[in-house]
Amino acid sequence: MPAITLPDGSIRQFDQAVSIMDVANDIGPGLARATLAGEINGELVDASTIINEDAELRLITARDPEGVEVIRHSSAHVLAQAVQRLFPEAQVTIGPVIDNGFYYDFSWPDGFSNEDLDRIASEMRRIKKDDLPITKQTLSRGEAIQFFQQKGEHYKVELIEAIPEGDALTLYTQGEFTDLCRGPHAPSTGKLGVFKLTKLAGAYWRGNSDNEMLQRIYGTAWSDKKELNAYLTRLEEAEKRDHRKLGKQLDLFHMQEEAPGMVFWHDNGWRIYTAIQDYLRARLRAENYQEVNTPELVDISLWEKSGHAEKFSEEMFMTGCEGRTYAIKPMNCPCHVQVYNQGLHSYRDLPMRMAEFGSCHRNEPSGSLHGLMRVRAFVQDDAHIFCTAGQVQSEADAFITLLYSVYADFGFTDIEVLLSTRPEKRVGSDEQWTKAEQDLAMSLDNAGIEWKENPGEGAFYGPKVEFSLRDSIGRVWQCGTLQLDFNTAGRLDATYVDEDSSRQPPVMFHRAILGSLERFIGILIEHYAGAMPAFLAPTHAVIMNITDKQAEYCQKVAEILEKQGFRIKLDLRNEKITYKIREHSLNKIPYLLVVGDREIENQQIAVRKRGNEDLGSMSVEDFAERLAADIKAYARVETEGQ
RNA sequence: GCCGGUAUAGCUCAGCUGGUAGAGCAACUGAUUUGUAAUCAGUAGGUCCCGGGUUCGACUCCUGGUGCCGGCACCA
Repeated sequence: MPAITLPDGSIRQFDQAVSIMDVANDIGPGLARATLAGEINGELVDASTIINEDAELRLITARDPEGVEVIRHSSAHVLAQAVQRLFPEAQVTIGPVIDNGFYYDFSWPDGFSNEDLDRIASEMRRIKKDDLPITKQTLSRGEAIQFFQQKGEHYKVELIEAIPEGDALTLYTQGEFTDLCRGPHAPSTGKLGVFKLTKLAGAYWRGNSDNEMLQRIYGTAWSDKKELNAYLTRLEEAEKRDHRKLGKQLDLFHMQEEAPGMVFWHDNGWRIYTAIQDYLRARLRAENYQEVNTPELVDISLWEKSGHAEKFSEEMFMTGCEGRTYAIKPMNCPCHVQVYNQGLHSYRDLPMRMAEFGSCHRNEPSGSLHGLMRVRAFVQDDAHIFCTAGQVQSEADAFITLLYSVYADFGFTDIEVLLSTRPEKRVGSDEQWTKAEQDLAMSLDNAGIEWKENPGEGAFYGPKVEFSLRDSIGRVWQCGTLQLDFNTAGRLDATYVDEDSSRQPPVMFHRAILGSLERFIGILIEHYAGAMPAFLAPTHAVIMNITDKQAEYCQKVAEILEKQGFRIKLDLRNEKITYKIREHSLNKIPYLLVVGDREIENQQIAVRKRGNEDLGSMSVEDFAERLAADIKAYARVETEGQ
């Protein structure tokens, strides 16, 4: 006699056990048709689930986010079914839901072509049209292994064998196709919503590059066509913000075949680059960092001593001269320790914060290169903090505060934070690790940051916090980092004299706010779609005349503004003002200054702000004041105002 | 590095089944002196990514590279 409470508070009484679908039918056939799954007492389950005691029930339709997930999950199964109809030899592996869609990995040595993709999509539509019921059955582990063995699905067998003994497993069947799956799924293949197969890719079995490469098919799925189209439009819009595209359009930088993964910065891009450095220098000085600069080529022996040669020799660029082997510096820490090691340090000198815009080269795998986001030559806004164990907490606190303040100035508030903890292979005692992990966690909590643990992914020398930002299409890139290291200092003979005059190795923080300038600028470009805030804009304003008559006055205005340090360009071409406005608007210049006879008469300039905003005419002094305020406001004003 | 795709003028792209390339924008020249998102006309511009092969003939087909793009793996 279950009494079922619905989200609106109403209660439905039944005199016998009922399925979720029965309840939906009881409310109305329209709702029953729309029902994809249900949530009983907070747990997402199939619509066929039987309720035999009092429960809270929420019916899930395509309007609910969970419903869309169910659609995506079932779409993955239909994809697998279609593939096996067309390629009976192909073996299924896994097919999870991801952001905006799903994928399925197949073992199919011949690989799929784009034409195959079209055929598969047609077959999927046929399966959807046939509206095959999706049914669930529960098997023991042994039965499930036997089942898939008979079908010759070796990957499924391997998956099940990895599941602990004794667990019951659920299988979902639609027509001739059965897949191992936790569910829930839609009641039938007709309730799939709309999908589109988007791309083909390779993916290693179980994510391990020693294993076979499988064929992955990606798809996107939505409740209806409108949602799908909206998604595709969003994607198109996002792709317009691609920093590689904008880098070319705005003449910021280029790359070429002779230097893969390395950037040729053009004047415009380098202005952004140096503006960031200027800004960051000021912030670091205020935080009592010293700035150093260290050699790009360092004898291999130092890297052997630090342990990097052993772990990363493949990724280090090497060169030699007069019989000696040098590594092109892949990182700055050993060099900073060399600076630290000059002279003797007292505990009174600590913490010592040593920063460098450190130029690094790493021979990253060719397939990992990606515009500015993953390069082989880059500059880290690196710093190492040498401190005592007692200073760890306060240094971590201070860094996190600084990082968030800097990110806010650049307009970033959506930051993903991971705390990577002790890996299997590590140095240092467990007590040290526990303390270090707790200190970092506490600093994150102190700052009120939402973070997730990333177990086992810390560096071998200590735990680390990773601060990541997203690019325009949602890919996550690590930028900032805070790493605790109780190994390297000792390994490279760094010490300080403690209160009791004993020599102690300092604790070392490795930390970067932006990560690499290159990557950070890539993210910035995409974040602003190239319309950089005034403090970063390569050009603050373009002054343009309407006819030749105003050329001289324009030059005078430019001179006045440039003397105040503003980045000004002149456009005195014999072109219509509309032509010039269009061109400089497309170049995303923050301010366009127009001078005609009227302005000369009043000794003013006509000011047009980026985004088609007419600020009217004003004196050059008033404009300079306004621009200066805009630059000082960093990004905060622009982002908060949006 | 692995799987798949791709490379044509400065840029964005077209070029069917093999017959040595075309548009728009940009550039240059001339006309136009113009009031807030494209003035008109003309001119010039190509190692069709690189190497090898098939063919009477290759941008096109085959093959070996390289870069780039999408994933995967990697990321001190």
